Amino acid sequence: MDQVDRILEQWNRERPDLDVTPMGTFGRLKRLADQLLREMERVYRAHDLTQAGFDVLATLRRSGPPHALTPSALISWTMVASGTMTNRLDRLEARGLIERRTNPADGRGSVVALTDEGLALIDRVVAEHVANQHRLIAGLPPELRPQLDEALRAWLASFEEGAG
Amino acid sequence: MDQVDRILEQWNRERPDLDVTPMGTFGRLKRLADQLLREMERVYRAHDLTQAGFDVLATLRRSGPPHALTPSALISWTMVASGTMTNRLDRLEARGLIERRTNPADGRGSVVALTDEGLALIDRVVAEHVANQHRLIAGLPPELRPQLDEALRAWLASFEEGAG
DNA sequence: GTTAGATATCTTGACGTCAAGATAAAATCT
DNA sequence: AGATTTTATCTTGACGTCAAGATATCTAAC
Repeated sequence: MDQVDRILEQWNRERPDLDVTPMGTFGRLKRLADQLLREMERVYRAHDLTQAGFDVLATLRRSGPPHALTPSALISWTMVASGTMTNRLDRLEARGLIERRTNPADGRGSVVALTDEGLALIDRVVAEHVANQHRLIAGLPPELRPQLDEALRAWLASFEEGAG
Repeated sequence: MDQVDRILEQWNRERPDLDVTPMGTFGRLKRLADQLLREMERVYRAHDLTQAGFDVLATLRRSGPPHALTPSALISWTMVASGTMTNRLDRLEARGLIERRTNPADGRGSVVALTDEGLALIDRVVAEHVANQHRLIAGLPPELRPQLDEALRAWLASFEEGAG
């Protein structure tokens, strides 16, 4: 009997005409995602970063040398709107963590690259981030992890098909 | 091999010193939650509501007659900051969906109540919302649902204990 | 009853997000 | 080549969110 169960109880009392069974799954998924996000933000903030900035730096970092991608590629990996990416890049550029270079292959676009400072920062933060994720996943009993992964993968696939 | 698998592959190549196994779980959880939220927003928007407004109206509705709660109670159910709730209430009040009454039991606070219009609206939207959730959960094979619920419940509990 | 601390809510300021529209350059079609 | 369409990115405007601080009121201890 957790908070989500109490919510379902209320709906069953007030709107017995509705079958709110799925709401339990949605509610826990959202609350859990919120909690995890909030916990992960702590690490970002300890390095003066936000989730938004971390996402961009991490995407550039894991793309490998020369740690440079077009804004379009970043948009595609991070699944945000173009205006959102422009805003993220503006802030990171102002802090000297990335730089925008002209794209020799396409005059419309640019290429975003980690600076030395950006690379050093993200390498440090990612290590802490991963350690933090290990800490957080400790709350999920190991025997439940494969079944969670299986379900998440299957459900997510139903969207990536549809949208892909 | 989905998008999250590709991300893990990149990390393993670029930072083989890190064990990024948990990142798959986190990544899929976040992406799935984002997708579901985005799908649910469609229903809210069809009624000129946002997730934020829906949350408040739904919380009042399921609390049962007289459909009135203090801002503190709303904050507790929805888990947002006090300033966020003030903002939400301002907008809903401006639209005539809720009203703020003085709290006879506590001069510091107020009581937020659904108006007739707010009650009629949320009753309509919730029915559509629940139908939409049934549609969305169809992407998750029925035999995986119990194991997803079990894992979510266990993991979430590890936070509600800690924070509670 | 006064004072000191706890609470309930609002205000402020800085970010982050998106949708829709603007701009410039590439690609494609005649 | 010239016209048309598509694409890449940025701009704008409206929201939503939080943390930190301000106010007013309640509660508890004297």
